Amino acid sequence: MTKTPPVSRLGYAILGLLKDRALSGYDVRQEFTTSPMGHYSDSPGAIYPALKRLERDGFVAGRVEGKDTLRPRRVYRLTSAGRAALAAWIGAKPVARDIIENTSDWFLRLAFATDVLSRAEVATMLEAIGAACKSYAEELHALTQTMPANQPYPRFALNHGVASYRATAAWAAQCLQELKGKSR
Amino acid sequence: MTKTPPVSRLGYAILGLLKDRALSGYDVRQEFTTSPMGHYSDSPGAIYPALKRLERDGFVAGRVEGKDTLRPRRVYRLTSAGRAALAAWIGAKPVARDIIENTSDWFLRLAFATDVLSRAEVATMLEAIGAACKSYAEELHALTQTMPANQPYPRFALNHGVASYRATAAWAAQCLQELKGKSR
DNA sequence: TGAGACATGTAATCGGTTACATGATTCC
DNA sequence: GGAATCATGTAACCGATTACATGTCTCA
Repeated sequence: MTKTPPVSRLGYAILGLLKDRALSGYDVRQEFTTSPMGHYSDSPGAIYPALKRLERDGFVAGRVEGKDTLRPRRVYRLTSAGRAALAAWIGAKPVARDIIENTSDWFLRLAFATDVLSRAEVATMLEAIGAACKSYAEELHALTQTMPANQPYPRFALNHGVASYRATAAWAAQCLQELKGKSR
Repeated sequence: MTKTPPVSRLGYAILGLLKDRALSGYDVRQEFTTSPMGHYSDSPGAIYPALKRLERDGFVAGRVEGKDTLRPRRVYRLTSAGRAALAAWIGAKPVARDIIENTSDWFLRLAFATDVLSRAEVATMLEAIGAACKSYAEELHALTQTMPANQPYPRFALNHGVASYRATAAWAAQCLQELKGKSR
């Protein structure tokens, strides 16, 4: 099997946006500036090169729309290879370590999971995220206990980690509940 | 006034570690790999060049300890310029936009605030973080209401943002309370 | 007619990742 | 003697930031 070229985080975000509609570089840029989904670069210096790389590697295909008009747009759509790469990324096995280290990636995966993952697979992902965050939160919490009481600020900072991971665990549980409520 | 050379996020993290002790590149690396404070690069390829830049720009000074021994260590300490740059960064005005876009920077600032910011300044920072996160959480929450009910996953992802910012706001409030409890 | 949105790019630079490279010390 | 840890770096690559550059269309 030929190894597929690497795709950056921004690359996957773009592939995800292209999942169910064709977009120009400008559109992608708009999407990133206006939508709250993980603030990615809103600069053309990041997006246009990223699209070029994706095209070079065969994940997207660009086509000029309105060649005859004075304002042509280069519109990109996913190729089958792109769709496969995106699906493989979205469906990656949720490993605790990776969830903690690249948390935001997993929300991006979830956001793009529609029509890519089965409900059961999404549930598995949510369970893994919840478990990883819960256990890591307790790990951090244990650390706070060993910190000197006379210097509260570092402990505050660490406490934020605890609160944050706990909140994510609670969120995952709530999503799971909603998911199960719909299953019927 | 001469403009000070720019310092990267990793640069500030290193300056913060050097705030009250001298460390070698190896020590810094250890600190990043073992401590949970914002997982920075654990690779020598990031840390040694970063230290070199900081030294080149006059923020830290390296001195070889144990020149005579077979295992000398290059130990770095803050210069006064480095201390000033760190203090300026830690004491930056908390602007809502920046808090939302670079949230983790503010926890790093807080972690290093001991002996740099007054209690009042820390309180101001915490209040700003709380307010920014609370208002942004509600902004995101409003967006979730406009999302199609038949595609829950993107909404789940957005909901995580809501939960996360709310948790941070609650954390800030709790820190403030603890801070005030101590003030007497 | 001027502002602002539409639309696409390039160039310089910088910093982080990955992998490579070296050698001493300590402990089993 | 070998593995793990101590300790310091370099080189190639890649991708993001910043700033620059260009021109059109629309609407007030």
